[in-house]
Amino acid sequence: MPIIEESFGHWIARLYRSSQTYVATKLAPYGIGRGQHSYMLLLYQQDGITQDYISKALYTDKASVTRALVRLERRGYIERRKDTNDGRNKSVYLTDKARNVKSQVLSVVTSLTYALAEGFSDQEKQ
Amino acid sequence: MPIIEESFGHWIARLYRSSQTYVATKLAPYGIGRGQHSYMLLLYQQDGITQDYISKALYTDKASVTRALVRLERRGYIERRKDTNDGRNKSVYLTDKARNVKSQVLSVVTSLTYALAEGFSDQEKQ
DNA sequence: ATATATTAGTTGTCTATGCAACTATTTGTA
DNA sequence: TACAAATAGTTGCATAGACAACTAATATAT
Repeated sequence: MPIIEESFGHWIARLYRSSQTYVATKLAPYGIGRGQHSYMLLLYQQDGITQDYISKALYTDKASVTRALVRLERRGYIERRKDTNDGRNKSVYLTDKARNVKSQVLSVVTSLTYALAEGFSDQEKQ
Repeated sequence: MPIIEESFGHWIARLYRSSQTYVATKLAPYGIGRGQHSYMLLLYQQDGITQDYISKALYTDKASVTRALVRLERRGYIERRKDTNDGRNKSVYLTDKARNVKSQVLSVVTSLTYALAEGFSDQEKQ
């Protein structure tokens, strides 16, 4: 009977949207959009990677990658430089400004993961 | 070390985006957008509910509800009628066109739920 | 009974993201 | 070597969704 409740896709969508709202609120003071924290995360882990690498690592369309990085660059969190050995590539580097907010960004992700994990245990029991 | 992989939010985002793509592809032939199938689902379950009810049931902003329903209405899948007893409400009714594609829409949701459930067992083991 | 508050819906503006078409660069082949 | 194919990135266009400000209608309180 309750078709919606049994739709896994619906739960995913709800979790996704509420996560986005959560991240947006927490990162707003830094001028980091909700869609950009994944890029920061990946770069904290591995600096100097190409956009194409990022696109594959995050399973995100390369057009979206370009746009997210342009925003981060405008906000001063990253720099993008065309590779000298292969002019097709642009490598992405964190700035000091990004390194200075590392612990704050990570704490948002950690708290979100924690909150989601809790919610999940509950649902899983249903 | 692999910060990204441990971010639950990142997994939710990936699942959400791939689900959206899946649903979009499957429902494209019917002219039903990926964001609209939840509304169909809810209405198959309960016809004649108000937009406000839908907004709360789907945990979705009422502005988004309006827009999704306008699209479904333009495609001929629903009708919206102002309530006679309370002029603030608009109740939403499925059309025959919607009832005719019920099994197809439900099968998309079922197959998605199935696919996601599979993926989840895998991940959960990590 | 009228003024105020609440509620339902709409519209404006913004971010995020996908696909397709395009450019620039490099690689591979005839 | 020159031309074709592949690769990386950008831009155009579309959908989806959030928040805030607004309108219209009903309910509440004075």
